[in-house]
Amino acid sequence: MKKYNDCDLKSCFLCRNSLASWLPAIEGHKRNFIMRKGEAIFHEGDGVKGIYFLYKGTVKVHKRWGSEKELILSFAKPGDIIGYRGLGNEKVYPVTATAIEPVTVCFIDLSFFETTLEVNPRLTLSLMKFYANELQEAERRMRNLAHMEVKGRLAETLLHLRNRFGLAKEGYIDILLTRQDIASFTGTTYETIFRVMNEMSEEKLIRVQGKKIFLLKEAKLEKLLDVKNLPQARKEGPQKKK
Amino acid sequence: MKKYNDCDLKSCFLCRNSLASWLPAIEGHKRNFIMRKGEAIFHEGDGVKGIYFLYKGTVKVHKRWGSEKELILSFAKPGDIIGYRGLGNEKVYPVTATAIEPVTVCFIDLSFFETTLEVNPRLTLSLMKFYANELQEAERRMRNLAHMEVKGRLAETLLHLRNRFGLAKEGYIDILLTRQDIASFTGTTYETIFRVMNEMSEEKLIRVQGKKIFLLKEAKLEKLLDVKNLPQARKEGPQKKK
DNA sequence: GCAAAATTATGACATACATCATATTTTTAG
DNA sequence: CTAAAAATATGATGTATGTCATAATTTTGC
Repeated sequence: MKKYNDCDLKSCFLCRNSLASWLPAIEGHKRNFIMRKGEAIFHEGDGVKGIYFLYKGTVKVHKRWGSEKELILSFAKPGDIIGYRGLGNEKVYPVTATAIEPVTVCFIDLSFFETTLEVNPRLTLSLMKFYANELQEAERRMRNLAHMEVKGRLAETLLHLRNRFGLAKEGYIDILLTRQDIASFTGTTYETIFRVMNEMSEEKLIRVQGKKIFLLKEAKLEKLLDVKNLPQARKEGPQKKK
Repeated sequence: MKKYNDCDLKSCFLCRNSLASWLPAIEGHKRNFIMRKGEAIFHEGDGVKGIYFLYKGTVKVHKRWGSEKELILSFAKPGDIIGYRGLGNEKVYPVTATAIEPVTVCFIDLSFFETTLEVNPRLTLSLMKFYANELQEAERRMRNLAHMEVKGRLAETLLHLRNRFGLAKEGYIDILLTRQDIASFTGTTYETIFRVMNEMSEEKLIRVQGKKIFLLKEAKLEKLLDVKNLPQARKEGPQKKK
């Protein structure tokens, strides 16, 4: 972890939501670091020392079960806050944050961050609403994991990534992930993602060129999120279940 | 929804975390209601009018996909806040809250609640930490849905319910749920829960008497949460994966 | 620039779980 | 108290997806 200093005090979640008069205090406390691809910013189980803001690069936030099974909870991009999942009662990170390309992060130690919250009630409220949104999203994904099949979840993953990372000039989703990472984010295995992506390619819903993914028929992808698609509607009778 | 008034201004999340001097204001704004078993306090998709506190009874908070598939996110008991999932950016409930036994709830309208947050920074902070904990829990359950099999998830469900609702004098978990609700909370179907509960009964891990569930071997149930249990450990070699 | 490591590709096979059907028992409402 | 509705019980059957094995290709580190 090498020190580096180039945060602009403008783009991160913290600076965007703090009083202008507080920015100098942040300036005085922040510490910037750069990390290489594959390095972890913190690990699941580590004590929480502070909070991070991503300045450059991409980070995956993930959680393990045993040594093999992994679930990726989110991909962070510049400006995003990282480590907020550790701010609950138990001051231990429930997730690992790993750089998936070279990153620059800004670190704020916990006690200064807590002071910042006290001084900026608006920040606390913003953060509260931010959590509320995250919770909503997490619980929607929970429902999808419980009830949707992989194809629908993959469609959701692709649309989500496209919304969050936009399109590169060439037209592909502007984040390059391994199939394994796509699988871990979707909550399935590499092999299944491989097969379902092939299926979508054959149906011309997407086009895949190495790690570049193009969405060809977004409307059809969105339909995959709907309740199916019933193999055959069976219960035709007028018995309405309330 | 019949009006009824017997909240004590002491036990709910709001009263516990507000300044004593603010309680009279709450007193003046709260409205209590009673509802029958099966009635919904609000529905997924409804606009958020305010927030509720459960005074008496039990409520399930759930989310649907289509008309059949349901996932229960939590069971609320007296003192719990309900409806906080609707406080994100979009003012629409992402869940339904349904009484599973007769309940008394206390309603606080949104604008007064927002004022309360402004006046009680400590409440805002408490609520923020509360969300942080909820998010952590939701994401742990997400991982479990993605990677654990039903038996492990059911073990977790039972231990969770026992921690949250305690034991009745007779020794059973002090909440009486239908198998369908247990299934919806665990993220599976009635039939599967039925079978896995039988299996656990045969193994003497639990004892079931109608809706009363006794945990006989908690240590063994906890072990079911660990990474398996590998059918056979295969890769014996010293190849360590980093 | 090359060896090692990671990623992608793909078929064969196993299985946990959902689905469907139907009967019985329990609970609820009028 | 009784009819209707809900919950429980249980077998038969299908399938989506995980697991395993192995090879080819791409990327990475020195």
